[in-house]
Parts: sequence; structure tokens; C-alpha cells
Amino acid sequence: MSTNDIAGGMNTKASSVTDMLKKLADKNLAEYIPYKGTRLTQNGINCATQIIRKHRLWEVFLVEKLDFSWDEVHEVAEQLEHIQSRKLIDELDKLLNFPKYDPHGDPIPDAQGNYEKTVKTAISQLEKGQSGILAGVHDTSTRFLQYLDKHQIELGTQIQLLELEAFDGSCLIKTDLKELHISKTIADNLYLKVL
Amino acid sequence: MSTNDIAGGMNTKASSVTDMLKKLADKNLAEYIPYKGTRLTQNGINCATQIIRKHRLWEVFLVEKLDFSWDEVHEVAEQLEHIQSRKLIDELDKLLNFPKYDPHGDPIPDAQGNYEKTVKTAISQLEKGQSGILAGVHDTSTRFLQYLDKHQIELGTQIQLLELEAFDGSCLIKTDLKELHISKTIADNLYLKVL
DNA sequence: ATTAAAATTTAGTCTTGCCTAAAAAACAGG
DNA sequence: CCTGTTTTTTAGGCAAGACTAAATTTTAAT
Repeated sequence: MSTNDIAGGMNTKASSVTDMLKKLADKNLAEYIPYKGTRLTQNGINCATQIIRKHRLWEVFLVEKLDFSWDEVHEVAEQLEHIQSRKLIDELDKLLNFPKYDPHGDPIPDAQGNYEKTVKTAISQLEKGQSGILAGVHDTSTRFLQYLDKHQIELGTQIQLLELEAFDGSCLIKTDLKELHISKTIADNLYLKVL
Repeated sequence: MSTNDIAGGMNTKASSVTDMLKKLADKNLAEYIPYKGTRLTQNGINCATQIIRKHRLWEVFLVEKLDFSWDEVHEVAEQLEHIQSRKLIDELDKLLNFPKYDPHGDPIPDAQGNYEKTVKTAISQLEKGQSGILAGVHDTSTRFLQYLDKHQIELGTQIQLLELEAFDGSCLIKTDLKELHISKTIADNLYLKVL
């Protein structure tokens, strides 16, 4: 990973990222070579995986138990993911019946950090005529998720690619319910398990 | 409240408390007169009440839904109480069926900040022969709560004061199950709703 | 009323996390 | 292979919270 990419993705400045990378390297969470970029150590990956586990479990909790909709969960889960208690998270997992996927279709690591790595393909990568099951979304912003709700597209919806417009990457897709024309941006964000 | 009392109760130094009191005063959460002490404003009371609401609701959640025992909940609830989301807490309240008391018998404020103010009396304050229902504990340390568990004393247990030893304040009490001799420290920490 | 002790505040320091601006390194096109 | 541009790091600063030590105010005891 490059310093600038991290800064961009985190809404912070490159110099802050450099500072933090040094601290992560000190804690053995990342390898860092000045000017050459950084990468998580195995230790760092494990650590991150556990935070992802917590984030996604909390998202399931919010949707299943507290009637949140899938576009409302992210920011609250971002707070909850930092609560420190092994017992808390394992019991939460049990309460939710050990879910495998979060409300956006992303896999939830188990207590050992293992998770299913299903191959998912963006609609924009499909060949004309192929179809699949919506298994994940890339963008989880409220606006995008509400767009999907409006068009009755949700995880598990079967989608077929009818036409792919070479010029702008937009395409025509078909669900059980209707046909819909979507932009390349949307098509890049919808991940299918191809049938 | 005096600065030193706050510092003592919070495991911090008096000078840190002074700093923070100024900040609270700036935010209109406390009145603060140098050298004279401090007191929460109505605003501050409301704010604190909502944090107490969150803390106690999370405690109920941990015990009822996640199989925590009452001596394990405090430190996790101390983290959870700072999660910011009105919807989260109101939905949690609903999930738990709007409980009135936390696992230690303390009342839970409702969304408007109202809570039951039952009169509770420490065993050490009772007259010989009086009895009541255990309605709260003062100390919530693990050691104390486990002591109670060991002697099968829990919220709702009916307790009668048989003897009060004037010399050391210790006393003999009787529950449904047995008689027990307890120190003044214990007697100060058990609060009854007197019958 | 005076003064010693206790309580409280102030002054100055440290760490963490972030920022801006300047410097240094890497890279890319001629 | 050199030089201008981009990327990244360094240097220095700021705010929040906490601390120690010194100063100040309050309190209580003679």
C-alpha cells in the first residue's frame, strides 16, 4: 500500500499516515520501508481480521435484533467494533447464531479468523447474457444502498446482464421483477456469485 | 462536589480534575467556582442521566442476552455506554422490553430521563427484627458480587435482620435458605426495600 | 487573629494524533 | 541520464488529557 492511497481512503493527510505507519511498525503490525510503501504483517492481518469480525457481527446484530436497515449500520458498527471484550464478541456471535455474512454480503471471520472467500464478480466484468446472485456490494454509502432498495435489489436477488454498452460501460440488467438500466458506477459496485 | 473527591473517585489527580472542570463549565455542563467546588448544571444532569441510561441498559443486555453474570458486566458496559446513537439505545431498550432495573437493582432512566426513586435502606440502618427485599447493592466489584452469589443472595431475596452487634456493626441475617453472619462492610452495601 | 496544614489551582511538561509547509526521494518523459 | 513532477517524509506546531511540582487559597487549631 502506498502512503497516499491510505491517506485518501482515510480522510487524513499523508504526513499523518507516515507517523502512524511508524507506530504500527514498532508494534509489529506492519512492515514499513520509507518511500517504498507498507504492508501488514501476519500479526497485523490477524488483528485487522478480528476488528472486521467485530464490525460485521455488530452489523448483523443491528439489522437482525434492532431493526436497523442495511444502510444505517455502518457508522454505528464503526464505533462498536472498537469495544474490547473477547467474551462479548463470542457471545454476540452465539446470539446471532454464528452468521457467515454481514448485511452487505461480506463474509464474517470466525473466532480463529477464518472466513469464506467466495469468488464474486462485478456486473461490469460479466459477459453479456451471464447471470448470478447478488452476493455483495462494494460501496456501502447510504445513498447507494437506498438506491438499491428503491429498485428492489437486495442480497440474493438474481440478476442477468442483458446488454453492456461499450461506450460508457453502462448496462441493462434484469431481475425477477423488472429490467433496469444502470451506470458503470453502479455496475462496478454490484458483486455477483456467477451461476 | 470537591475537586479532591472527584479525583479520588476517578483514579486521577486533582489538577487534572481542575482542568476538566473548566472545560465542563465552558460547555455548560457544570457550575464551577475556583476553590469552592462544583456541581452539575441541569444540562449536565440530563447528559449524565442519558449515559447512566445507556450503561444500565447495556448491563441488562449483557446479562439477559449474552449470558454474562452480574459481576462481569460493569467494565464492558463502561465501554459501551459511550457509543453515540440515539436509535441504537432506544432500539436496545425495546429489545430488552423496557426494563426498569439493571442487574444490580439500580433504576434505568427512560428516554426522557425519568426513573423510579425507590427508598432503599442499607441493612446496617435497619432496626433489629425488620425485614425487606434486596433491591440494590452499593459496591459492584466482582469480589463482592461473587461473595453474594456464594451465599445465594440475589436481588429479590428476602432478608431479615436478626441481630445487630453494636460493637463492630456486624450482624446476623436470615434469608429463606439460611442464617448468615455478615460484617458491617457487607451490611452497608446491601440495600433493602423495607417491608 | 494567626499560622500551619490541607485543599486547590497554576505553571510547565509529556504523549498522542493530527496538521501545514518545506525538504528529500522516486519517477517519468524527453 | 537528466530534470521537472509527484510522492513521501521531515520538521515544527497545535489541542487534548494527563501528570509533577510550585504557588495560592481555604480551613482549622491554638
